[in-house]
Amino acid sequence: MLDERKLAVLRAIITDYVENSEPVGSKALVERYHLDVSPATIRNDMATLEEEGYLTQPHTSAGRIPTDKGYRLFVDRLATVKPLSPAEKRAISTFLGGAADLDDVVARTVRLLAQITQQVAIVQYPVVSTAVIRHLDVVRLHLDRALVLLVTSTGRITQAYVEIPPETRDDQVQAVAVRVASVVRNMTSTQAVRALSGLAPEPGSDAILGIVVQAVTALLGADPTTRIVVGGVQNLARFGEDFHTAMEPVLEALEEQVVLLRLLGEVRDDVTVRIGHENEHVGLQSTSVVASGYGMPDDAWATLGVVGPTRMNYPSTMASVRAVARYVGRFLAEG
Amino acid sequence: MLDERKLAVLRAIITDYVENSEPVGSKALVERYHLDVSPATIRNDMATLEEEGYLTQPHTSAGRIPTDKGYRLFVDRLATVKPLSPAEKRAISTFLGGAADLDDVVARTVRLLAQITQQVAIVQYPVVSTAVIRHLDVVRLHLDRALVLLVTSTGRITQAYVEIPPETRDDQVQAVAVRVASVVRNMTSTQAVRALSGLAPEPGSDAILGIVVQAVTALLGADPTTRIVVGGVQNLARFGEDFHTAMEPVLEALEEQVVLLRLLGEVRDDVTVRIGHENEHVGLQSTSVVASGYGMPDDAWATLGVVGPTRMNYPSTMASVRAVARYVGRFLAEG
DNA sequence: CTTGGCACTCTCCGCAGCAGAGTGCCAGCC
DNA sequence: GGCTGGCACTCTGCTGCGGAGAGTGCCAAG
Repeated sequence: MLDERKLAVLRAIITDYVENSEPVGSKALVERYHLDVSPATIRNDMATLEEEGYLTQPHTSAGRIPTDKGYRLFVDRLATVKPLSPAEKRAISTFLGGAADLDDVVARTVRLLAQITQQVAIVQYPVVSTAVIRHLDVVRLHLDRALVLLVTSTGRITQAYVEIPPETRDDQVQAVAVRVASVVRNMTSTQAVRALSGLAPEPGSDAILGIVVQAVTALLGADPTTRIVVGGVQNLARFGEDFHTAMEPVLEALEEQVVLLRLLGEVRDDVTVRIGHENEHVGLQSTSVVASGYGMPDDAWATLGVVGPTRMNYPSTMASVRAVARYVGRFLAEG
Repeated sequence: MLDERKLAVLRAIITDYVENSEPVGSKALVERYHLDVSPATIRNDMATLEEEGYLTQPHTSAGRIPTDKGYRLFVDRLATVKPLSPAEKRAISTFLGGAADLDDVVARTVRLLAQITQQVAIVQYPVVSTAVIRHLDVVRLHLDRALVLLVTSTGRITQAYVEIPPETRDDQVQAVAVRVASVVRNMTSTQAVRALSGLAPEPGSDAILGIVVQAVTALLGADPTTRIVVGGVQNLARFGEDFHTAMEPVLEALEEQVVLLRLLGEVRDDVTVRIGHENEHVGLQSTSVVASGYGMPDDAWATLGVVGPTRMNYPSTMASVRAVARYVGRFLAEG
């Protein structure tokens, strides 16, 4: 069905359409991409490609534009990876170079990704499954209110506020903190949850112990992947007139952490592309998502990516996303 | 110059324009706002108002639209405050009701504000100047890396990562933590900074003590107002066709914390309105900002507000911003 | 299977004409 | 002096039209 030339035609059409955002016709195609056949031949090929669902026409006797299916084929089989220029590589290193802590790394990564892809960047905080608990403390804020603090070996801090009986003495609170801390120290979260479940309540500090244990368990169990940072939203405004109508649902989707989480959820380690209607969320069905895992599996692991129009430069976007993912991963491994 | 009727005309024009986003002419005006004079009279008034700079015409022989100066006069002298409906008040209470901690309060406030004003909401984290330090800890993460943790009585956590000499013993780290903690506990940040400056380095733990003191001082000195949360960006897409062109710079401005900080910086306790070109930032000169302080002066204090088109419903927006500011303030005072 | 030719279709653009909305101005009126 | 009705004028927006241009589909021939 699809011989070499037809694929070449599809590739050329996509390349051209991405560049000029205009339907592309047979004549322009042979001129610009020295295909050594006549426009008529190309027309036949285009007709076939349209029959198969890879192309479509905005109206009769206009040029063709790719469908989501067309982009899919392009990404799967036709795209040649465009390596990053040395300048881009340098930019990435420089950008990440001075990062101070995890927050800073993530913040810089978002900016970087948005800037080099000129699209909307989303970066998930790394989940560190092998991280161990380094510190646990209970800070009394008021008579009846305390803060439970948990610090992992990666420097990630989680906290929970708990209510305590006002009559509790400070040293009781302290004792419980020390007790629980000694149990969970240097454990991974799974180990810690198990250890805590076996912690027998002591007479005297019953209530607080229970409260703290419960809070810590909740903290450990809470999905630590809930934080996702978005950046470069202004790039949405550049996506061309036609895109403006589809803009509101996209902005809406980008504000919903839940949507973003699901979006990044199924991404494996390599670069994943989801094109138009392949996205579950209806608001994002006029966009494509290019994402990649980063970090080290079973260690600091998370996902990052960009959201852009389906008419995007896939090779270059994919290259950028992959590169950033790798650099950030390496950076995390070192720090 | 501007007698009663002229002001009434201005008010009517603004009301109408806000509602219909179309230039409004003399005839429509007398019909819709039972002004008991003829269109010709209104025309004369409009001419005067235009001369004075309160109105302008998109082109000859179209209706008039208000200028920034017109809106300014409207806001200062003509707007009657629209009280919130009971339903809205209920919505506010309910929305804030279940908030767990400070992060949650801020997150909910942003959503709430964006939803009831249908505009872009920005909320600054409250600065608690009378908060005292409840807890300080140094957690060793790796051989050469530690985390300095600071918790205030409001439950706010700040942290800094520091490098420490690898040969440092754990008990040295601990000793320094205890030492510094005992110095700063229950002090406000200003007091603490002063106390720390007088802390004499001890032989033996010299290096770490210095490092920790420096980190803590930096934490205390760091402007804690640097966090601003933005929400409801999708509402930008609803602002009408004409706004689309001005959208990119607005989105850009909204991502710059620095810009937002400056924007909210000069806001006092009451509702402040900045219209169009009154905004310093060029990207925001096609928008108006309605902001208000919230919380209690000299206690938990910050600013919140919304960004929308200059053609916005000022009375209702101002009422909403004021109401949300008050409710959140009250909520913070209780919790 | 490819190609040149040809008829056909559809969009886009400029133009003209017309209706409608709105204005500015003027002369008259209270 | 301020208000009003009347009137001429201007500008936009819509509609219809015709032509140019781009592009297609199909067909018959190589």
